[in-house]
Amino acid sequence: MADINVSMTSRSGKSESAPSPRPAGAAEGEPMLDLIELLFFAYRNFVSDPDEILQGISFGRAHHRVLHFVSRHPGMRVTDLLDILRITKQSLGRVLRELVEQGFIDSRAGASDRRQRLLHLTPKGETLAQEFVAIQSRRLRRALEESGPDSRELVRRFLVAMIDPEDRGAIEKLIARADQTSEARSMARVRSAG
Amino acid sequence: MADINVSMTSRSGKSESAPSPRPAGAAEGEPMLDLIELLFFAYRNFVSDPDEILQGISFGRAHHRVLHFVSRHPGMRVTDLLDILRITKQSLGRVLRELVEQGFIDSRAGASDRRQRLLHLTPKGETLAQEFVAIQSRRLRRALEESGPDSRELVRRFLVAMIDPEDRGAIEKLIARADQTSEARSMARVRSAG
DNA sequence: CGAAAAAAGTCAACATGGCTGACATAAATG
DNA sequence: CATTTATGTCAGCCATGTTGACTTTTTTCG
Repeated sequence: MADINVSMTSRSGKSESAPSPRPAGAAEGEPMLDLIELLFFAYRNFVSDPDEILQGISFGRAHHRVLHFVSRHPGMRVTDLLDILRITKQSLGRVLRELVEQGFIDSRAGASDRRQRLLHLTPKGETLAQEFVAIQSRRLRRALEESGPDSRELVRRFLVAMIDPEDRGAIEKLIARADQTSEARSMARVRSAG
Repeated sequence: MADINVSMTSRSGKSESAPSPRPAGAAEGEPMLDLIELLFFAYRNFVSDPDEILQGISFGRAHHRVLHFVSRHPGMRVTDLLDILRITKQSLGRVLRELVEQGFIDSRAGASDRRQRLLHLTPKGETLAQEFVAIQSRRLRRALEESGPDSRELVRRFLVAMIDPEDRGAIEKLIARADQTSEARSMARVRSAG
């Protein structure tokens, strides 16, 4: 971001030696201006990592999100995905169709309930999903290393606390369940390989 | 997010008591799956706060971003804004025109360089910008409180470290400069009030 | 001075990914 | 059997990003 030159016409460089570090927005509580902006820039960079990969295969962020959550929850239903992503069936339908057509996802009728379409990644889809996780994990690992040894747990708690309280339970369960199934999968790999 | 019911058809509830907490993605380094997802959900909630306000006045996120940065850098040029937002002149042009037309921003030719349009918020614009800051700051303050006493500095460092190294300098300067000018403004208020 | 560059704006066309509303079909459920 | 659920689809709209081409005004520099 080529050093911005905000011209301070009238308000000339009056460097009055800064008495209080932050004048504060009165009764409202301290304004978190720096964090608001850092979060904006950090998140932009965070999503730009997958964006570069996506460009090469003319997919967009919507495809990334779908691929990611299907990867994490193999066999999930379309409804589950809608619930996580909070978009409409029609919006999801578009990207899901493309992902299926191009062989990243396959969608099979449920065994017990044949109305359901259970979503799984193909090997091709799994490879791509893992690329996304790898590149974003790299950025996160680097950031945590630069933030000190115990930062991971604190950052995790901070992020959870940024989520609406009424959603936290469901989201933490969602993550825990995904971790469980991926563990089950690697156990299966161990069993079949060993 | 009404508790998602990921059906685990084949892979039945084999709760094998989880030996290692995270099986890890081999040579790639530990995958940060939980943080990737938490960041997604946290950021979505974070931007949903202003979204609600924006809906009432039929503006979008693009308007919010413009308003915010003009608020923080009064007198900035259009070019500066383009550089921060990293969008095209045409995209910016649309929302900027609406913001000016509806009396949130005013745009005056520069005194020294009359090609420039220096952007300032009107009182109406400043009120709205402060609403956005207030609501997002509230969420951040709450999250930091829940994360322990020293979390603010650590979170700040983490967010900086999440930004591409080559951009960090410019962004930190940008934030510092904005803090300076807002301080200068509150000094001015003190002088004129006292 | 005059040419080139910079700052801003504009027109037209297009892509992505949200949205609403209206339906259709198959399958499960009571 | 009537209803509900899960999924999908058509058509159209909106917000916000993109490219490319071009204009006007003003500054800068050889």
